[in-house]
Amino acid sequence: MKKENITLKDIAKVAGVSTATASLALAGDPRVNFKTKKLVEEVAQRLQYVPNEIGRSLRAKKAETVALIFPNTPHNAFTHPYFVQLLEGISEVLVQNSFQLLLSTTPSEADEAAAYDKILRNRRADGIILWPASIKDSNIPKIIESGFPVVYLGKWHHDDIVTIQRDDFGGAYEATEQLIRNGRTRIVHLTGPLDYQVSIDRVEGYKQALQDNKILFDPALLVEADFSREMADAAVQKLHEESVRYDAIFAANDRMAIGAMRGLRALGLSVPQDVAVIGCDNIETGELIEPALTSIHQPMREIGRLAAERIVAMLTGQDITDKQTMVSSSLVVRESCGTLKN
Amino acid sequence: MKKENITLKDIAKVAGVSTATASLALAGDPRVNFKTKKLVEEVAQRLQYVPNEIGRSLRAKKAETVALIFPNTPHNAFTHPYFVQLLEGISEVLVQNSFQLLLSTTPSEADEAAAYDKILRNRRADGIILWPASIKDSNIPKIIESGFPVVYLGKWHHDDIVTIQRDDFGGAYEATEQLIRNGRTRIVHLTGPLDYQVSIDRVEGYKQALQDNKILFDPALLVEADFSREMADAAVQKLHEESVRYDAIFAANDRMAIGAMRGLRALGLSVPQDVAVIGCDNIETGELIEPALTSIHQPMREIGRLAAERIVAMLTGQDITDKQTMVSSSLVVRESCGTLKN
DNA sequence: CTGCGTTTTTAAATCGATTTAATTCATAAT
DNA sequence: ATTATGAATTAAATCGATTTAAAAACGCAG
Repeated sequence: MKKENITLKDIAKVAGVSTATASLALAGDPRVNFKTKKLVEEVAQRLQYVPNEIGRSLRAKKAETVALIFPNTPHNAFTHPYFVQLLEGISEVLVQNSFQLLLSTTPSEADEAAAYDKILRNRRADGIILWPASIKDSNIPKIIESGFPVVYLGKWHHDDIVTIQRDDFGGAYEATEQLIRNGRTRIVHLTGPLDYQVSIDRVEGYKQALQDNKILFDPALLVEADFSREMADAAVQKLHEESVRYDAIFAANDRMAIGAMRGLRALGLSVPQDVAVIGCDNIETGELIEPALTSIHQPMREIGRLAAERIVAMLTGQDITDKQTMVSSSLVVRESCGTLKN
Repeated sequence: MKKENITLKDIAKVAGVSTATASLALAGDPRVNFKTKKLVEEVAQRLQYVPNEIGRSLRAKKAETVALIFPNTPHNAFTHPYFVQLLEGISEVLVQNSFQLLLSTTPSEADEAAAYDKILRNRRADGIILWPASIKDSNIPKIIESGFPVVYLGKWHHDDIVTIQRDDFGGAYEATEQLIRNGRTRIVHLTGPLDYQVSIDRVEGYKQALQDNKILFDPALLVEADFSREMADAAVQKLHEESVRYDAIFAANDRMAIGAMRGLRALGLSVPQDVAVIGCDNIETGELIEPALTSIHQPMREIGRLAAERIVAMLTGQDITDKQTMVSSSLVVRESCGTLKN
């Protein structure tokens, strides 16, 4: 039932020319006679010829494919609320440029290194879009510094690496300041794991905002969690048991913000009256819960688009003038942060 | 900076054998002498040889790759809440079996046909996992009946096609019956676009449940929407303007259920007292809103896993005994449907 | 030392396209 | 009629691996 595929050879034979001519004709090379070109095109059309990309790739030494590497760690899964948006942005641009998208994860942390190495060398992809993992993960620097075309979606310490970064520092600063502006002074920062750059940057932004507003940083208010709702809930419980006093929470993602809000409710505290809350990511759920969650919006789709544009540019030999791109986030103010409506 | 890749030729030269021997040695062919084998392996190890998959694919006529085709229609985007879970299930199994995952979307509806055709013929993927689109979409039957290895994630009318299906009929039946059991008799079914099989099946399930409970089907209670929150909200508004009386809503997805709940609230109606609501998909948000949403849980991760297992089996020449697989959904009862706590 | 059967090794073909360098062909100039 | 010139075509190499069929090397008996 499965019909054999039509190859260039078939086209050449039917058109009565050599494969060389057929190839050149289809490529629109000016050397081939107009009539011959038309003939070959007609035959190709009629036989529904589709070039075998594998053959083409082998010869051209490129696969017209970009791999999205998303390190598979407990904190970094596809379930990340905005992973899908990133994917959409990337996909959109790649499709426009006739690149394919290979999705790469690793079976387990153990063979992570080998798996990445393979991607880099087996030539299935010409370039890589790389999502950050823990700063302790030694595979990340290995990939970035391999010389393979990479767009890194985070901060990197060499400015010859092409990166797309969010302004995590600025976002955290803005969120913290918003809480301060609303009269809060004892602001808990519920951070993600501190071996993630994003967490570190947000802590910095938080601290800077405190300092600029002459509020002393209290280490008791810096609580490390794991991005999960459950742990945020538990953290609020723990703060209560330790009788820590606070009037606001800035959580490093919306899941934790939501978890914290549930914890607060369980303690009989109301949001935003007793405790104001701000999250990060601006996931859809935040808009639908009560009170609606104030959050830092991350333009993930835009980041995906930019990353794809950059890698395509690199692979098509264009010059990248500004290798580092910073996209700014914005605060979406809703009820949970206690801002008065004007 | 970018070092040239090590090829089999390099290994052969360093080991002082022919490429044939090198290849055979690495493949563990018993014809090659044990000492030679060890030598070649040592050299490959030392030079960090990784076979070029493109070359291998060309010769083997297979790419060790599966494409996930997700038709890009307004109702069918990556943003589909459980797309990510599907992806996780697929990815997990493919990685285990050393298959790569190619993500395919189409630039626009216009060149959809050409794009699919290309995937089928350019040999970048050996098999396809296909997500349903509108029943009017002529590309779907084209792909399914091409003879190319396909696992279709829906119902198909020939039983020689490998499918993984959800029990949409059963799910709708169960949801409707739950509402009836809770004393509701005028149940609105907020359906998705009726050119989708899933919508048709759910309408059937809904009708059957009504009939089995001796409730007459009222066409005025069947409202077609587009899966969006906004349109569900508007639909509730419209029902009100038309003075349609009802005491329950069964929505074809959670987004619409949530939109409907917002619409009801705007009209001053309370859920579940005035109107009981059940959705489909069991998205995370449903658990977090108030009242918490009763919903039909879809085991998307499981579906992804099964689909990947099937396609891998097909591509590795295994026999598929049961070509059609039905996974059952389950009702997750929360507050919105008005079930009394026991 | 020859001949025969085994083990090992390797030359060469293959997969499907692209591209270079060489060749053929037609036309115009001498 | 011959040659130079340019246009059009094609043979052959190439990309990197696998695999078949043939050759080489080896061991051992006669």
